[in-house]
Amino acid sequence: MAQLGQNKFEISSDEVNGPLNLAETIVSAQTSEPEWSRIGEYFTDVELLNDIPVKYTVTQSGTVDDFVIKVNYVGEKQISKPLRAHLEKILGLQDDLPEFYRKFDFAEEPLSQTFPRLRGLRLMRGTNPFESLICSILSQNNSALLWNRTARLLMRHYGKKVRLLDGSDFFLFPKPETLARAKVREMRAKTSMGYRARSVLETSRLIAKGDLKLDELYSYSYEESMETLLELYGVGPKVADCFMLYGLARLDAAPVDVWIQRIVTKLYFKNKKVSKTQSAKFLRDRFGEWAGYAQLYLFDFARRVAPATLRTGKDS
DNA sequence: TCCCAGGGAGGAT
DNA sequence: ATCCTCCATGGG
Repeated sequence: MAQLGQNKFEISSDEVNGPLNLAETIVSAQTSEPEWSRIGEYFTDVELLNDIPVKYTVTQSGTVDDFVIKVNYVGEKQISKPLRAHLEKILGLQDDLPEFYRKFDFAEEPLSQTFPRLRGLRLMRGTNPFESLICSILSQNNSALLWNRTARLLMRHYGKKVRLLDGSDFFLFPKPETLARAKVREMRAKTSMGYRARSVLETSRLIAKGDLKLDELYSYSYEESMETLLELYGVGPKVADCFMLYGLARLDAAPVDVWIQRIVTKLYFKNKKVSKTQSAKFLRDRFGEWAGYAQLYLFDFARRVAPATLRTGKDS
């Protein structure tokens, strides 16, 4: 079923810094932006490249160590270069995973037990800081299923509708200025985001007014960035760390949610009670520039591999 | 029905 | 500083 403007290219394992598990990377429900749509082993998303909305589908064949990423996209041929660069960036294909494994793959390091099952899992980055921040806010006290749905509804009701080259429509994530004009009651009704509407609106208004420039946070230290983000209504330590990690690609940020709290308590503190603040500091101190990756592996392991032994009340 | 979801604000200890 | 309660909404 050849379509107008359908093109393709490949990324092979010798262009990637170490192993890749594409499906695990995309499906791991990382907070940042709505999850890509999935059909079998094919993952689809839309991204603005050179101001043109491009719909692309990626799939991995081969093994986690010897593979080819096949990329199909609907767009002009010349877009393949920026699209390749885009994928390389958001999938973290140049992150030095072999170095990560070398540093922490020894018996006394509990993190190492996550490596066999999660080998090739990479840390996805967001593409739009504002979108990442809003999605991080939506994720608070919420399930991945629900905040993803809410984000999609935000796009549908407040985002600009664009026509893709294959004739289908897509709604971009709304701009701060658009959300800044919305009303709490109306936004709640349309998106089911509940009490988080106030946080979304206040943050959007601050950014729309120019009182908060997300791009400037790139040049801040971790502490400065954290301090600035905590001033936002609805943004606490976990949301701030999520945004810094996924939205700003600060790999030294390690958000501590209930799952990280459970598994860190179990693996590193012999189930002794520690606060989330202590856990966050522990992860940053122990893993340094790899704290974000350590968090990712612990989270995915806790939630997807061994959830039953970590649920509240269970002890093993 | 109740409990939980990648928490945080506001208030009381 | 740490602990408590409440906060909308929908899934299991």
